[in-house]
Amino acid sequence: MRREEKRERIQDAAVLEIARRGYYRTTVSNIARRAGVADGTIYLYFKNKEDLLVSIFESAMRRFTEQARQIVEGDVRGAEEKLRRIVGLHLSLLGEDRDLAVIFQVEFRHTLHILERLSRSGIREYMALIARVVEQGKEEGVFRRDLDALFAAKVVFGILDEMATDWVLSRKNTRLASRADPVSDLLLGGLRAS
Amino acid sequence: MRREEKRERIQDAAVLEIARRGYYRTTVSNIARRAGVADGTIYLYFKNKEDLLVSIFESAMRRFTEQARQIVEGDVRGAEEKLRRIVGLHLSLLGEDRDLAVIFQVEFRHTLHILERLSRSGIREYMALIARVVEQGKEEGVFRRDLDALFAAKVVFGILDEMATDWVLSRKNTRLASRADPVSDLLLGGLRAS
DNA sequence: ACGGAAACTGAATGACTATTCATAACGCTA
DNA sequence: TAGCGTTATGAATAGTCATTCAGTTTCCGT
Repeated sequence: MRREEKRERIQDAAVLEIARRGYYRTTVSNIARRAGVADGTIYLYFKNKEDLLVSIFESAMRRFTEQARQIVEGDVRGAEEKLRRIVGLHLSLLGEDRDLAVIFQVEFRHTLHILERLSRSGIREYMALIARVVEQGKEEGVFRRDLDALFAAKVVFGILDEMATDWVLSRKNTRLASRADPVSDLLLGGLRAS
Repeated sequence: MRREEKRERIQDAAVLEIARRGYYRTTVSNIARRAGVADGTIYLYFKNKEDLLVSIFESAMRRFTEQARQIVEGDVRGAEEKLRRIVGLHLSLLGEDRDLAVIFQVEFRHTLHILERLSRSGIREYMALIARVVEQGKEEGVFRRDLDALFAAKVVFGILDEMATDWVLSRKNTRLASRADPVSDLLLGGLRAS
């Protein structure tokens, strides 16, 4: 309804401003102006500035996790294909919205304090989803049995994260999603010549 | 000399304070007090606060790169062993100094602006060193020929980076370096069962 | 022991901004 | 359309801190 809409307008404005100036250089007034509301209005929708940042993370993370869950629990073929889909999803979602990507890859990592808050909420769940795919792969016999699933999930995440950061920093016009296949191939096959 | 020593004292104090409070919550006074100098003295050694942060990065990165270069250019066996050594080095250096690790994994990523400044300086060189090992591996025939060396280097870096961040966030008393072998194994062999 | 240069000090300055709140506008119901 | 809760406004508040610089101390060559 109306209320939820305005909340989103403010979040969208914040994404835009923060992606351009960075969190600390973005004032609440900047965000308010961009959203077309008064400074005080922000505080009717969010407890404070940090809360607004965290809410952006949570909204985005919800979309991420929802779609990842569909892949994991959906009736797609085997674990290898599922993993490929997740890699594709991750890179597509970030690649489609550079501003959001900037916030994810840079602005969310401001402080140990914020990072801890975030990692306790959304990321853990996302990580667990990836780990389930790895687990499934082990059971199917397509992945190595000696893998620790959560460890492998962190590796997957780490690669995706670096690809995203690298893309955000390179001003070139490449599509982030185009790295999905190379990433999956390397991840599945490793560096060694066969 | 005297001058260089005091400069380092200030840097060390900054690492300590920033790791605990975060960059924006650390005041120049905090750093000065910890270093045992007056606020104004900081400005005799660094242009400003951001410059101090960047100088910490550069000093640390120089140590990193120097040691990595020794591995790459040294007379160690093949590419696979070199890669293992680099993985071990990266995780050891960060694992030995949690404060520095916090700064590397979190505080350096404040703004696109700072991150860009950093990635243009030290990281590119480090990345290139890893890429050289991959290239060497391809020539030796132990790594897949279809690899793009720089791409592979980014993947390696991404995994190491995630391991470090994860370790910084987990308050547990594990040793970061203990993940070196699992990382190398996964990196070299991939997820697939053979 | 002297004098000038170099290094250091820390209080004062000048900005900047998150958050609050008294006041105003809105929108719905009867 | 009068009345009343809800929502919005934006100027004022209350801090916070990086940075400067006039004055002091230390150092060192003679």
